[in-house]
Amino acid sequence: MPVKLVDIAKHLNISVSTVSRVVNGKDRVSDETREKVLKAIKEFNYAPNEIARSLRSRTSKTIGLIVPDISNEFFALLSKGAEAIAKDNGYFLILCNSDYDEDMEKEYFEMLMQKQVDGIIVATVCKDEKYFERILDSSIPSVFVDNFPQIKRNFNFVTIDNEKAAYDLTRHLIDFGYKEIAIITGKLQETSALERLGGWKRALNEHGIKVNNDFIGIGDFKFDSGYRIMKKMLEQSKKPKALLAANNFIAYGAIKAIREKGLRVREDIYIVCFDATDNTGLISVRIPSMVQTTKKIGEIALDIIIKRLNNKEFSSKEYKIFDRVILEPTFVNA
Amino acid sequence: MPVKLVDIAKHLNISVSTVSRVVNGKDRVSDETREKVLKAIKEFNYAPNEIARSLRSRTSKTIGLIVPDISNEFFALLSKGAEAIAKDNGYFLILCNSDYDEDMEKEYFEMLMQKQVDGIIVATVCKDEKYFERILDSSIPSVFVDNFPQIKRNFNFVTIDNEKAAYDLTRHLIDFGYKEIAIITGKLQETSALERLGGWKRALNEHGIKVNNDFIGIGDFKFDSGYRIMKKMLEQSKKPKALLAANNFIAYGAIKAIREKGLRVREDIYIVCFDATDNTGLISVRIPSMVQTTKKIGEIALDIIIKRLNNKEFSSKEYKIFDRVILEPTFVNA
DNA sequence: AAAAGTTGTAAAAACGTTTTCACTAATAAT
DNA sequence: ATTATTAGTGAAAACGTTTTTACAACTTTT
Repeated sequence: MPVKLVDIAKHLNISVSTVSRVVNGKDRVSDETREKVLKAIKEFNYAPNEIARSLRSRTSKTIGLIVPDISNEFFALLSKGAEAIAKDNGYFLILCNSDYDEDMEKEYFEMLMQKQVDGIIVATVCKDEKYFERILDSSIPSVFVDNFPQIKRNFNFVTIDNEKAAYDLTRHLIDFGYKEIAIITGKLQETSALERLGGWKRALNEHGIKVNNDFIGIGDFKFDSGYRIMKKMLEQSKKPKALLAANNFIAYGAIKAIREKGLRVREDIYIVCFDATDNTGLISVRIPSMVQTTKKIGEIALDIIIKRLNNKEFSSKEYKIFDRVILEPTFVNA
Repeated sequence: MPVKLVDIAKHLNISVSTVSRVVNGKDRVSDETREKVLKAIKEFNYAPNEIARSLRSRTSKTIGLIVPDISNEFFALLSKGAEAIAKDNGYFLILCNSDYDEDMEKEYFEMLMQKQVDGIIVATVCKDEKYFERILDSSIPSVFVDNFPQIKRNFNFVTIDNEKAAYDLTRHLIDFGYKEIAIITGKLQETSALERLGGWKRALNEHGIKVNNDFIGIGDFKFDSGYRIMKKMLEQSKKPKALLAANNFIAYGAIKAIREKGLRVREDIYIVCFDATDNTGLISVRIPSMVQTTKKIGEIALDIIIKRLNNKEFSSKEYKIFDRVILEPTFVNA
């Protein structure tokens, strides 16, 4: 039903190629013809069929984004940043929600490949080396965000230095004189979880504090895991006096457990965490936090894809192609 | 580079059509041939090019979703719901963030059409009748969510009964004995904002309370507008004693203004609002709220599209095609 | 004035599928 | 034993573009 090149061509008694050339505006066409065509295009309300274009040009102008949970503000902001840059460059973003499910993530990857996306950004929850190889061996540029594959290979990757950030947060606690410092982190196949654990350990080690395995909780970055694990820790004979929560939800869950036990959050258990941003202005308890410039992560990830697609040098010295971009988190002690 | 039908065909010395038939599994092929082909497909790791499929079949298996702000939890949940149903039905979701910008929204619509999306869900911020006509006259199914076009025509639309919900919230205030009840709502071209204003007005009218124009604030659903307008209201000679905030952000902003003036939220100004969900568990101030089943809205919207695409009857009696789906919000008084 | 280059255009091939059409070979119905 | 059906397959057209190739008509260079 929609009008196509050949309709315009027939109407003007010229060839399809000429109309195409006018539409694309790069090849040479006489002024006279061009004007005729432009007029007809307007008159007929012609708009190119992007599917046909994609087939012919072998580029879909589409980027795939796989995140575990779009309703998590972290990933929502990441998506927002990515989407904005995508749009700026004439690309669309296909949103895929893996729901923290490894198989679903892999399935999405394959489907996106079939869909001929031009690039892919993935916040992986997987640990499958074969799968990572498939991504990296694919013909399209890929960027890992938040978590990265634990394999010995080059890949693009945007996050913060989680190890250092966790180290700094733990130092914060140690400097306050705490020694009984627990950590609740996410599944260790997620590097963000693993590295935060590493930073915590290093801080303890460097300050002569023995690592107590009872103070290590492995959750899943969700509220319930924070609640459940903290509750258990508070029932141990040896209870922590401070906690490094690997993200905001874990912290909130832990707070619930703490309060249920009749303890006070700052006074009895001092909590620090990642990514606690209060956009209600109503949270009274102070939780020092390392917050990531999440939107920026999405922007940079998409920027890297575009640059790789264009094979251009990065204009900015901030980060390099085929490299890891490590952003600085902000320490917020509100 | 990727292997295609013709590669398989050549390798087996059979025709492309036969291979295609095996891939699609609907046409008849001899068991012998089928097995040969399936084996080759596996061996060569063949996966169909969806772009080519789309061109030929004139269906892109893609749905466009335009929202004002994906980082707003409301739209994030809506997207999540839509995405889940899309995936279940073999569709992808293209995410578009209009940033509350009318022109950008329109532009996105046109781009999505060029992209040959099979359907579109839009949380519009526009008031342009021409634009709405364009959407409705397009060949693809569309569903409006959150806001709907103010035109006399049939269209699909999923939300809550905003007028009634606002009425009920206002009643809640009136029942408490409040008479000086202000409202801060969004831009009135957004029907959610307009209808909430309407419900507020009706409640006042029906209870013999005169509508005071100084108690009507038109913001934009963002924190700052709530803050700014409440601040102004509190500097009026006649100050409100209660507030209906048209969404959570407005409420939070208003609370900031209230507290800055040294007033207490419940005692001095009683606030009710829409969509205040506390997933931190840390918000101590109680704000009675009408919360929408946002994820459900996304699911239903996408479901309607799929049903319209399949031209099937709705299996559920819950809602009808070519109709408005009005969901019940939940009154939360936590 | 011949050779070389430029400009503008049309025709056709290509992108990777699906589907229609046509045909053969086998089977079923008369 | 003829005719009608059905099963299985291949060739070719189609989806709507872009791009390559070719060529005619001018311009410029020598």
